[in-house]
Amino acid sequence: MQLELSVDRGSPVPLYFQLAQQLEAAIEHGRLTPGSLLGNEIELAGRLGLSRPTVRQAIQSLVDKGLLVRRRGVGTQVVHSQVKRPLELSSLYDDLESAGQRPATKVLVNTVVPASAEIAAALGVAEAGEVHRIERLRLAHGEPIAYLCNYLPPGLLDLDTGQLEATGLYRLMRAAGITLHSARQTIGARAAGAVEAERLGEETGAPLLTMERVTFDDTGRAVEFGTHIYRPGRYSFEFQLLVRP
Amino acid sequence: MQLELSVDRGSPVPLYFQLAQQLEAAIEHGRLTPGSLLGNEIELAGRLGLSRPTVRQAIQSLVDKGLLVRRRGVGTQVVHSQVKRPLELSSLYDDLESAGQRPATKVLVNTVVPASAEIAAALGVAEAGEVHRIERLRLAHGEPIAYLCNYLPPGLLDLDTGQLEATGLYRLMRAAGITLHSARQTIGARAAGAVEAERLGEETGAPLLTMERVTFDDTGRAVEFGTHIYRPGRYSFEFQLLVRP
DNA sequence: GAGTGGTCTAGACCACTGC
DNA sequence: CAGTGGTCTAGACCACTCT
Repeated sequence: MQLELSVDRGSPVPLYFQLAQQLEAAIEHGRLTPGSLLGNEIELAGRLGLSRPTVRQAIQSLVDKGLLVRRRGVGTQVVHSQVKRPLELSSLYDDLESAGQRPATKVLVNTVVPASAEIAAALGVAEAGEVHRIERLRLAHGEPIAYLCNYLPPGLLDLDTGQLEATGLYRLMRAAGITLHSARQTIGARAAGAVEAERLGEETGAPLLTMERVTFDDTGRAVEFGTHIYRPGRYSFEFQLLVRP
Repeated sequence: MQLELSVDRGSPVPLYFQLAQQLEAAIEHGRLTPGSLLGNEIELAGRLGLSRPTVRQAIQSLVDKGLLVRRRGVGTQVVHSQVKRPLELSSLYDDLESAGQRPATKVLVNTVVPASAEIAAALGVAEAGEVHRIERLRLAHGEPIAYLCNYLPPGLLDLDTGQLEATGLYRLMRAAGITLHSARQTIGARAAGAVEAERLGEETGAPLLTMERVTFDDTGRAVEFGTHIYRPGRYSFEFQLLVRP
């Protein structure tokens, strides 16, 4: 296991993070093969001129990502399985883009409406208070993929139709300084009604994949409530889960 | 913020874990209210007779769970939102049971078959090599909920039909000493074929929710490949996601 | 028994936030 | 400016695994 590792103490990047990046890259590029032992922490610390807690912090971050497994009395091993990307709070737009699908968005509605009881409860605003409502058709290669209906609390974000057509909602939120923290999602299926079928280019009664989501920022505010429907032949939810240790 | 905290140095439970448990319980029971500041780490360490790194480890574990948020220069706050259970590698059986749904299982098939190309690839075994195949109908309150088809590599587990009818597959695996590590899942939808429709008590062409999954243990072995179909009126996937920091 | 990770200490300096 | 979390050190002892 002759792995070249080094840290730059002049860098503003934390030492443990530099080490974690190098180890991750080594795993990614096959220089650290699955099942191989990483070598003990003390020796690694000595070789790099770091303290053991710092090395441990680097290793722990990769254990949390599911790339390494520690066994007391044995050592730290590279996981065999093909962990690619653990589940993230994903943006459909980004998913499509990174899959090379050339996403496009058609904004159908961008307005302010009074909140229904359900929406008020989800967003934690007063019933009949104003909320933003946006409806979008998401396309890939010109074909409709999904119909997205979202509600946002007032005053959170400037919802410019041009921006909504150029990128995803989550990216706009992050750009506005909102720190996304968690989301509650429900994924189901149902038959298409006549209107949705027509919008998505499906037959009435065709199966649709549905997703309902409330997203919270790091202060606990609900920042978005959405009900989305997807054409199941064109999209499915795919993700990697890690067992919480 | 007069919170009673104490640690037992005689206990085999790690100190950071004791502290984390007490803080979590305090949040759970409302003694630490959402948005309240936790008090700085140095003071907390002094009050408990612990070192700061130990206190930080406790706090960090709750940050990882999504219960706390740290802000540099500000402090550590209890998150407002209703984080209940973050996404786990869930067992349908356990989900139904904890929802009070009285799950039952009817084992339809429990046999050994040669692996098809797809199954061999998913499980990492030789094509046409032997694999276990089990087909189960999962019921709640006597109503069919899902049809589960699973493949397991040979020699991993004794698949006793009686046990399969009494509990879930994951629970049997854990009981056999298998440490589940990660899973790759795909959730989609499609129309019911005639056979599946009849098994689940739906009409042909009715929408079905589908899930395909490969589960890995901590050595990286694939331990299970499954294709499941669910009645969308009776079941949906619901989970809380945390944004990876 | 030798070697591993798991836990813990008592300090230190820095970067960021808010007043 | 004071106060916070973020990072880092150089040790220590313990629990577990393997031979």
